[in-house]
Amino acid sequence: MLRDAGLRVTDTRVAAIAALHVLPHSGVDTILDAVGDALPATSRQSIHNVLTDLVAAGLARRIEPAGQPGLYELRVGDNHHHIVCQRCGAVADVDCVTGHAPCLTPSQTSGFDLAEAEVTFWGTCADCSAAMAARVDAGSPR
Amino acid sequence: MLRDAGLRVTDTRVAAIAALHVLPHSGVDTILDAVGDALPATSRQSIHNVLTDLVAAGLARRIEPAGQPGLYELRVGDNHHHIVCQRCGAVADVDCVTGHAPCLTPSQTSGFDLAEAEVTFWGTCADCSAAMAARVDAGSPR
DNA sequence: CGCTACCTTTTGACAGAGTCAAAACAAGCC
DNA sequence: GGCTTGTTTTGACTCTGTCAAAAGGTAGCG
Repeated sequence: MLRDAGLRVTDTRVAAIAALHVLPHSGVDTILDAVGDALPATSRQSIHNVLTDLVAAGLARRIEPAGQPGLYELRVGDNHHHIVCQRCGAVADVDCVTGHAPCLTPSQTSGFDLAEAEVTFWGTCADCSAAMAARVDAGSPR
Repeated sequence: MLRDAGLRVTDTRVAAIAALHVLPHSGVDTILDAVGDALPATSRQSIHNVLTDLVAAGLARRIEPAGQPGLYELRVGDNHHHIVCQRCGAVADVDCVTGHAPCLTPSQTSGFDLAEAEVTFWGTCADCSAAMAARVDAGSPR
């Protein structure tokens, strides 16, 4: 898979891909922790390098919800979208209705040459909804 | 306008709003420069405070396209979207087709309580398209 | 008009995330 | 096995934004 993309097969890259497979929508630090279990000498910079290379090779995708560090995922090429929890930052995938980019066309483009539409849904995840409901039940709302 | 929102009317705030009116989709530094023309003693932190207050009061909105610092605009309440140039970062408004949030509904919510859909279009602005075309014409593509 | 209370602005230190560059190292080819 | 070139490490640095406390100004009241 790495070889097909013209990248050398190294421990760091294999470990990073494995980590991303188990933990999609992870940031650099999360991947670093996961990779560190097997390769404790790995530096944060290496993770940055690996992830940047994967994105450049089209093997990974980087998303950057407002107010959060960059997150990476291996699911590429299907132009899907994301729903992000406004409270805890949890991210889940949302399938694209049309399946190909751009899945949406703006009413006017202001002279822009359109490439892609990125949709981010914002809401509250199940855990946070439950936590908020519990607080209201306990008598200390807001 | 500030008074209506329960905020005190100060030079800094008036100048910041005026700057935002002339330069929509501006970041903190751009506003600071503009405000600095009339009020040279203004600090970057003050601009942060003012803009944060405006957003909290519902007078401004903050957007944060991936890879760019936060940008602010006065156009609020109509749930419109943005198209961003992938090359130079220029931002233009795009009217929302439905006019109210969420303008889109995901096919599945993964247990999330949906609040809003944010759409960002990515493309190339007219200036950058022209610049790229000119470079191709000159014989040095990419 | 002047005083007081509270909201704003300033100042300065700090944290998070990411970039840049050069040296040390290892994968893949001959 | 040795060489070439791509990777990883190390460490300094930039950019953006946050936190906290002191100084300053606005607005309401007498």
